[in-house]
Amino acid sequence: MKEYFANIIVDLSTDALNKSFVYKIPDDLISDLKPGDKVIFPFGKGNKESEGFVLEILSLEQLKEKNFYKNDKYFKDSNAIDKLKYILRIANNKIAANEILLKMAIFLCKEYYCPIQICLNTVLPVKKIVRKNSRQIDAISKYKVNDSLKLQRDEIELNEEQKSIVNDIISIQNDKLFNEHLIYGVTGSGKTEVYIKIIEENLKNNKQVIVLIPEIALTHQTVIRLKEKFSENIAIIHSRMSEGDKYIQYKKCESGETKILVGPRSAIFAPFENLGLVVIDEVNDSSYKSENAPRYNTLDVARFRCKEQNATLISLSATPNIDLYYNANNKDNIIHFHKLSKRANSILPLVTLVDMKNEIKNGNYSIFSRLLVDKINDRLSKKEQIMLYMNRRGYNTIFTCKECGETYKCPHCDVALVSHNDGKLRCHYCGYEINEPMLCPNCKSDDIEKYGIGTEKLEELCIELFPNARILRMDRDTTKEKDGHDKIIEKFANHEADILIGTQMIVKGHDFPLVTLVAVMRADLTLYNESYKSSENSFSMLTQCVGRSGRKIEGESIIQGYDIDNFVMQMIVKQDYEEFYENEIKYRKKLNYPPFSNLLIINVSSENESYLNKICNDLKLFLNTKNDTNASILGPTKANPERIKDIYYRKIILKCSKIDEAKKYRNLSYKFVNLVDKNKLIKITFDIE
DNA sequence: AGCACGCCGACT
DNA sequence: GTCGGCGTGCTC
Repeated sequence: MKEYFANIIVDLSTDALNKSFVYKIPDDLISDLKPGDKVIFPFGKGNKESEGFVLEILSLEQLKEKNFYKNDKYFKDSNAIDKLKYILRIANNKIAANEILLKMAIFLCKEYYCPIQICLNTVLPVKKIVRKNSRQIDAISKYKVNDSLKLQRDEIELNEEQKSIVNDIISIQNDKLFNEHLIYGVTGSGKTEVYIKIIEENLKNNKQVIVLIPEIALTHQTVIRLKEKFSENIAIIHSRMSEGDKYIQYKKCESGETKILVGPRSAIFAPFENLGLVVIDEVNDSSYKSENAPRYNTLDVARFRCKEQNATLISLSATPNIDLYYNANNKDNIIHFHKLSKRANSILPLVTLVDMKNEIKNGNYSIFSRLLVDKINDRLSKKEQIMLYMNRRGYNTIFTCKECGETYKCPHCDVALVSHNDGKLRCHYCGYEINEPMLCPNCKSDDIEKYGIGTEKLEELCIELFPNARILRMDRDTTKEKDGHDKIIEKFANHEADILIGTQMIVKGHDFPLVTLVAVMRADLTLYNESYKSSENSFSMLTQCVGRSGRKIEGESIIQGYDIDNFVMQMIVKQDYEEFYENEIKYRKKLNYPPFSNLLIINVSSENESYLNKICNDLKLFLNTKNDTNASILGPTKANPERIKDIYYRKIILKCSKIDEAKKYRNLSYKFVNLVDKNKLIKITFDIE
């Protein structure tokens, strides 16, 4: 019988094992074994039974053609092949990667320069096979469809704009293999109805569908909408589910029983053999970018997968990423561009900017402008609902001693401590807390100035100003308990409160029909950070806030700030993404930022600040000597904040004209730092944009 | 990750 | 002369 060999990745994440190992396949396994399978084999001196993934299965001839066979010193020994060990068995309690998942793992590995073990584990968000428990119920069954709402929605017909987009996409889908679309539509323009129609079309052709959403918090409303249309034919997977629940959902997808999977970014790794469509809702949302290795971008992974499986890719947003919008409009229909310009059920809310400097000039030192107070009272009297968005949680956000000028900072992080209702000062990065001191810890003065308003103080002020209003607050502090998030949302949705105060988490996608006034208390706090994408991010953030108002009845928004002449603010008033885009793209072009260049962002960190500075400077000098493509090298600069949990962060940024250049400098940087940093005190990660 | 090998100090 | 510390390096 002909001998076969398996190239195996050991499932242990250490630098030293970031390579493959060759094993012999016993005769009785040859017919069953396939690439992606998890196997058990003797490993190391003690022949310890270890687990790993089969990368490829090779005949003797194929093995001898491999680069590793030619280069690895193990195979220099003429008896090497005889000395290979045998695989013991296939791991039968672990989930194997199928062909497409294996391809995606290899894509992640190459594209994001990440060890293959980690990539293999990333494409298998569900790993263990869990014994079927009779008491276990399908996680999807807790999402209850309201029949009268379903009937109401069934009766609504798509408008002409929606219909024409649906028809366009379906016709392109019919005569092309891989095809990609961007649907740009103002908030409330009925993007969901459009993709539901296209999903319906895919199900008719017996194709499977992945619907990606930014946050677990949005699962509920998305699943309900899909369930109204497609009854039980849906699965969900997200990180807060138990292993057993995840396994049930995974199995439903794998067997083909379910055709639609809804989930956050990891749902792009659904085990669908017959994928027809991937939908990425709110594509500009930052949660689609992974912050751990592999630091992948979901849109890029989805594009790779759809090309491999000849599927359709649809991204949707009211504020698309600038580079995506540019590519969809300038690269000859590689990405088909569609626009929804009309709000389906109502008109866009009116937006008013309020200059808080002007309020101070007129003797109003409150965080509420006079206009906002009037508007809130008006809405309260009409029994409508109000949302107040504040970017910071806590009570007072800054403590300064008037005597010595000391600001209370976290001893472990480069950020100010924030006071809370319970008399504690807390660090919002590491959780450090102390009792609020009566005297300055530096000079013992009692003349301490407290300022900076967070959601807790805002709530207190709100109670004083509107004593008859029922007020809810939603931030990380009020949603700690399990389902805390859902409880507050449900209360507000049931009109058990008039005013909802909260941080980011109140604005993402929620649909409250009775909200007719949304206020951004301090829009300028959202505005500036050091990234070239800061305008894009704040424009999209503010658009989402404004879009919460007037979902059914006419609504309005008030945006308060100290810097209302800023271009982003002006465009928010006009609610004109396209004009914002035109301005932003000019700025990107002028300063050679993406989409006109490829940025390599090198993140370097260490506990030892002076050593970190030295390594960063050395790395920059090294890159200067290797810079044969005239890339501009910026930095090293301090990250913001520059220290978290006693670890210091620095960045070096390279502007490259080609993506391959960026990858080349990335690989060189990695090797350089690994060589120089013998004691492993440095951590280095990369992003390519 | 484990395990063995190996080169130095404290002990029977 | 030997037991054991954990630094270094390898595992098909």
